[in-house]
Amino acid sequence: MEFQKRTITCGELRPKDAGRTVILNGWVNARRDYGGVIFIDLRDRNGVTQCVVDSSATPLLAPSIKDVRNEWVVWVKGLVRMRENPNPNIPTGLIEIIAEDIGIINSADVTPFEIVDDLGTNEELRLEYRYLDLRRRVLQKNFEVRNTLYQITHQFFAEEGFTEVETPVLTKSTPEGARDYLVPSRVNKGRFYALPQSPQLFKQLLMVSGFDKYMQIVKCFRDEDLRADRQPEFTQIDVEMSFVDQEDIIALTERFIARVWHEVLDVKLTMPLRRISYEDAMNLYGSDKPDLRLSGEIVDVTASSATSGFSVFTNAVESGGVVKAFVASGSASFSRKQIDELTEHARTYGAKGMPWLKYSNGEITGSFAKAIDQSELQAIIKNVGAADGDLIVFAAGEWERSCIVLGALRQKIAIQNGEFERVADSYALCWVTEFPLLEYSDEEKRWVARHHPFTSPMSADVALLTTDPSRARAMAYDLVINGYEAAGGSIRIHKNEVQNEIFSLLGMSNDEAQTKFGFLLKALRYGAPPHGGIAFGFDRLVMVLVGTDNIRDVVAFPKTTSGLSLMDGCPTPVAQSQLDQLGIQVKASS
RNA sequence: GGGAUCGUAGCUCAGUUUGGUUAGAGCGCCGCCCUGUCAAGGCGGAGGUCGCGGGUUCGAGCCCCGUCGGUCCCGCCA
Repeated sequence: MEFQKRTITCGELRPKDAGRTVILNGWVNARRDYGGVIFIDLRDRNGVTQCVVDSSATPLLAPSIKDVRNEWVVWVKGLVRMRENPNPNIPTGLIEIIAEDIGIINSADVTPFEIVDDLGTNEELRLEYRYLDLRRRVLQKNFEVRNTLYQITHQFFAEEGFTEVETPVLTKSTPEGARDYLVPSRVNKGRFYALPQSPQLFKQLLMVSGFDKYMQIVKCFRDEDLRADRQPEFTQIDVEMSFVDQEDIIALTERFIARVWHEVLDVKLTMPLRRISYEDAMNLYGSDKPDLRLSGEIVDVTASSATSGFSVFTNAVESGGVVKAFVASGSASFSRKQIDELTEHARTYGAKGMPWLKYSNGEITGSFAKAIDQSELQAIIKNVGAADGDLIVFAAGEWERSCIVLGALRQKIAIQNGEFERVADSYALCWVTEFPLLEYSDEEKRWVARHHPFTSPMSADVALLTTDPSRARAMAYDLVINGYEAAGGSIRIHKNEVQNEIFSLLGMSNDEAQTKFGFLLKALRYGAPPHGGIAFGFDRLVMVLVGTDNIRDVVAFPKTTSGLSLMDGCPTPVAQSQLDQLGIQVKASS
């Protein structure tokens, strides 16, 4: 029997519709069979409507749907009427459809897991049957938010006078930055395209072209190891403007984010956002993307530790390092086991150990309490600003490493204290600015760009490039939301000479720079305007907006942490003939 | 590249500490009963290469080695 097209969806009917005859199309969400009466809950993405088969009214209908089970696709034609027993839990709960006719559109095998919101099933199975996983309301809601964000983004940037321009997906491989995904060229054997890590150079070239205000919602690809918030392909809102400085980009971003939060969450954010320098962020929170929802700041006790009598501290100070502490307010009640977990956590971040003290009932105990005098312990407690009932954890050694260790501990302590549950529906946004322009790579034995090699140094620090490059700061800024790097950008170098100077600082010869980035250097000689921009991590924005900590909840068809797609099984081997066409020979794996 | 953790019925898990009869439970599934439920209920039933391979042993879900896969993290992610 041909299916009867729906006249309304499964989420719309209300008491005012009583008396109407309607047709619904949808999936069987539940079947409750009482023999004489059968309830079928019919579901589509809009909601669930209860349909009733009453054998006294329609004696032939029940046998015709005898085999119908969950997830079968059916159409139901019938009269809308008020329910005898309303269900206050669903929007359509006051009405039901008394079925006059039902047709089976398609049967369904028993699904490998139930289509319910609070699913306990492991992700392996969910990813294999991703199309079933995506039937679940909790996931569908995420994609509705994602869609809303697409619309707001296009609207906002259009209103601000931006032009969306598409940039190539088959691009030139560049050595700086992340590993590239490569695409072999058939016509030019032995040569490769790279999928873009971002459209960085293209958007700069568009500025040279005079596009002035460019934006694009665009896929980017980075062949690096994955995390809970990282997929090999991800989406950015890519933005670039000419004749602007950092303040213009920050102001634009704040207008955009305020609008998104207002329209998606009905939350009014206070602008302008707090700004924290990279150095302060590291010193206070031990992270360049601090979660400002969490309590507590790191304190520096290097000066007072020099004479503490505790060799771990004094040695650190003598070798030019620092001693830092984090006071976990009210956490003196932590068990030995919890402290061991913290120590283990510190070790994974490169700490050799984790000195700690407890200040409880006027007494000071801890890992090195017996190693030094009581008076010195008292002095330490005073220096870190601890109160009775607090746990104090320490890190001593190289500055950045010590900061990172305590930042990690701050976060771990918050987890152990259940603090994340308390801050679940709140938002803490800030800018992190004044990043170092360069950092020294021990692996490559040279300076590498911390952001990317096209980032302009702060004008005050240009002189440092020749004297002390490590101290030169970049005109770069990251938007941090709840501990996620939600956006990052910079003012770019628009002068050929400066760009050449940076390349040479990065250990690149003139020839090398020409080979790799000659097209950019050439473009900068044809009247490049001052320009800068920002790129938002679209997936991460959606994550924060829907309140998930897993990027796979906001990407329709994600990869696993090893980069596999469990549904279609890619990546897969390819036919020898395909390889032959490309002139590629695959090495036997060792 | 490294660390942690998980893999037992369609699903979620127990059983592994201390190797020993026929590997259990809940949900789901199948059958029957039932006219007001909404995760319906009652009765009955089927369903397992304990991820895979090898080893130790009289005997392995359990011990050992390897391997595959999931998750989280460090490194990495300009």
